This record gives sequence, structure tokens and C-alpha cells, in this order.
Amino acid sequence: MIIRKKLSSRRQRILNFIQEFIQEEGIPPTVRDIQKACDVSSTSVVDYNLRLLNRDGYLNRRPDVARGIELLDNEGQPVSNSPRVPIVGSIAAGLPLPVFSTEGAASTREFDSIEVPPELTRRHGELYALAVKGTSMIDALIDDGDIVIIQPAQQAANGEMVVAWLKDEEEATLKKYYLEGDTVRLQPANSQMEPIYCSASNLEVKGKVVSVIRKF
Amino acid sequence: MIIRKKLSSRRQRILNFIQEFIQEEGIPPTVRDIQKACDVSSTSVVDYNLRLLNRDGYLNRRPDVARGIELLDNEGQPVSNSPRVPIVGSIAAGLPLPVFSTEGAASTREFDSIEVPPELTRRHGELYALAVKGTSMIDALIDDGDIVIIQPAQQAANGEMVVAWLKDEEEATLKKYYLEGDTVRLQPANSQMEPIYCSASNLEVKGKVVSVIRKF
DNA sequence: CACTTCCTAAAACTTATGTTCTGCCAACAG
DNA sequence: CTGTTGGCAGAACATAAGTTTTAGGAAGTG
Repeated sequence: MIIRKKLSSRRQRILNFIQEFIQEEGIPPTVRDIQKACDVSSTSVVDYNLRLLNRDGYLNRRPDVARGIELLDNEGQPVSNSPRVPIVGSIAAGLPLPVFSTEGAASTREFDSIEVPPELTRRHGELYALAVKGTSMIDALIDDGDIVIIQPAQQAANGEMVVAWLKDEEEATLKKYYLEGDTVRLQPANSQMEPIYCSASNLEVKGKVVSVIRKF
Repeated sequence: MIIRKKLSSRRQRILNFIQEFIQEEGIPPTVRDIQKACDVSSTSVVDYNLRLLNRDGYLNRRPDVARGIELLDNEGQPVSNSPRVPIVGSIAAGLPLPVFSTEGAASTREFDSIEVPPELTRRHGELYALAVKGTSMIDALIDDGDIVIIQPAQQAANGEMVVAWLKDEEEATLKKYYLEGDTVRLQPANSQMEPIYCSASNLEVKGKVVSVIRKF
């Protein structure tokens, strides 16, 4: 959601529509697309509002070019159409995990978000991200400040890296999951570290880690 | 570069042009854009060739829609326009680094490549990627199979994570760089590990690490 | 009230752009 | 030779889509 100034509801609606349209169709909408979708009576009204949005730096219009609308970010840079994943909170050894609703829908709206390669969402569907706080995940080769990309899940297959919640200990952790009878072996990614064992009933799988992103 | 069957040179040229146009302009070209760029005498010829490319699964045309061309990948899926970074080779403790020409140009052509968030190339310009082989970088919290995204550079500022080449040892490594007089301290990201010291003349900075991507 | 500003409407205009038609030519098979 | 196929050219056509023109209403301001 692009919000910088207080926008008239009509302009906000137009802006949102453009964003969604690009996301879904891959190409920008026409003036008439906008007209229909936003219940505007006339193309000139769309044009008028687009001009203002252009003036205020929300978008760029290539004159005389069909579908020449280009959305801009806060710095006036063209916005990409690659998916953004909401960072629903942080994860640290001692902290409770944020609840992330599997029902995404309005998802990316209320959170900070991170751009991810489109391939990820193509392969795994709706995703969430957690910011890693502290060095408690270092045995999973995950550093303070890393972002882990999560696919919501309640179960995992053996060998998958999961977001695990240890109920008794009230601890969150990132480990490779191995169900062995009714105990679970949690194996650090760093093979030099020892695994942890816990009873299957004490462990709640919150999601699967599909990617880790570290920036410098 | 999209190559699946042997294509007539004209169709290959058209396909390449469409790809470049989308990359540079952010929206697909019109039939007439293609006509001019590929020295075609008539729009009907472009249309004709587009229809064949469509039939053969190279692209998708939305009928009656301006700029309705959409490129498809081998599986017939829409191709995203997020930047791809060439994976110019692998990095491991004992192995020589691949030479990566700073002159990109034909860059992404001959290599495997990885999709990265557009933000990266916006911020850092032309980038390269290295696939990490083995666990020798584990002290940098980088695992076997990780992809490190590199900005080519010959110098680095203190504290930056660099791709370093130790000449005498003939070893490549990923460490934080600190110049101290005429020796260099190479600090593992994992603060529990001890730094390495070497003479500045023995060390060659090959690039700066701007991101690490790990997939599961 | 007169005057301005912001926003909306309806219709017409222009051009950008997808589409079609007709014909030509070379290569090749029967 | 005759027919067929693949590719190209030129022109015209149809409509999708950006742009402009004229006008009116609501809200504020002097």
C-alpha cells in the first residue's frame, strides 16, 4: 500500500487499483480500465486524477503511450512488480513468536515488507518473513539481522528446516526437523553442533523456512 | 537469452528485442516498436512472426490489448522482469576464484543465473553471484550451497564483508575486512571465531558481498 | 453575492496500436 | 509445369486508448 500524503479517497482508490492491476496482469492498466474499476464516470476524470498523482510523485506517465503508467516509490524510483513478503515480526530464542494468520488477504498492508525473487512465491505460495534478533540462531547459520522467509505449515517432513516452538521452554528456534518415534530430533544446520531432542507433543511446527536473506 | 528450438534469425531477433525492451522499459513493446527495432518492413510481418512465436509457446499475446505481449519460460510460465545475476562460478577454500569481468554487457548470457530482488541491483549496480561449495565458509555463517551476491570491487572499507584472495595461500575466503596499518585483519562473521591476520600485499579484494541467499 | 479552487461529467478528438487483406517470391515436392 | 508452403511487403482497416474541450456543482473566502 502506497501512502505518503493524505490522498482523496478517489485517488487512493485509483492508486491501489493500479498497483493491484500491475501485480495481477503484469502490465499497467489503461485509463479506461481504471475508469471502470474505480466507478468513474469519465475518462477525463481519471486523466485529471492521474495528472495530479503524477505531479505529486506517486507515478509517472509516458505521454501518448498506451499503458504508460509507472508507479514510483518514496524516492521517485520506479517500483518493481516483484512480490513483497510481510515481515510479521521477529524471532529470537527467548521471545514468543508473533502470530501470523494463515489468511493473508490484507497481509502486506500493515507490516514492513521485503522484496523477494518472484520464484519463491511461485513455488511456495503465500509467505511470511521473520527478522532474526540476536545470535541465538547462529547454530542454524543464521545471524542477527537476517530475514527468514517462511511458508506457513503445521507439519513438516523429515529434513526440512522449520520454525519450531518449544511449548514448555517457551522458546522459538530454527532447526532441521526429524520425527523419530514420538520424539523429535532438532538438528542444527551447522553439523558441528549437537542436536536437541524433545517430545513430539512439546513441539509445535509453525512453518517451514524456504529461504534466508542476508544483506550487508 | 531464450533459446529452445532453432529459430529463424528474424524470430530470434524479435524475441531478444522483446526481452530487452521489457527489461529496459518495464512494459512490453508494441508491434511497431518491434518493427522498427528489427528492421521489418511491415507490421503484418511482425504480427505473422509473433503469431508463430505464440503458437510455439515462446510468448503469449492478449488479443486486442495494447502491449499485450508476455514472455513465457520453458514451462510456459510468464517470465518475471526482475533482474537475474549471473552465477559466474563457485567459491571454496581451496579453489581459485573464477575471473569475473567487470565489463558485464553480455553478462547474464553464458551463465546460470539467479533471480534477485530488484532492490539489490538498484542499490549496487551490476552484480555477480558465486555458489558456495563446501563448508569452509561456515565461520562466515555461510553454508554449502548458499549463493553470495557480489559487487565487483578492488578496495573495501573497514567492516565490509569481502571476497578476499590470499595470494600466497592461494585461497579464497569471505570475511569482514579491517585494514590495520599494513596488515589486514579478516574477521569471521561468527564472533566466536578468531580473526586471521595477513599482510595487505598478500591480499586481493575481489568484491564486496552485498547479500547471501539460501534456499531450502 | 461574486470569485476562486477542487472535483466531476459527457462527449468528441486524435493517435497509437492491434488486425486483416491482397499479392509477391523463393523453395520444394509431385 | 503445377501446386503447396513459408516468409515477406504494402496498404488499409478497426478499435483501443491517450488527450482535449466545455460545462457544472460543491465548498470555501472575501
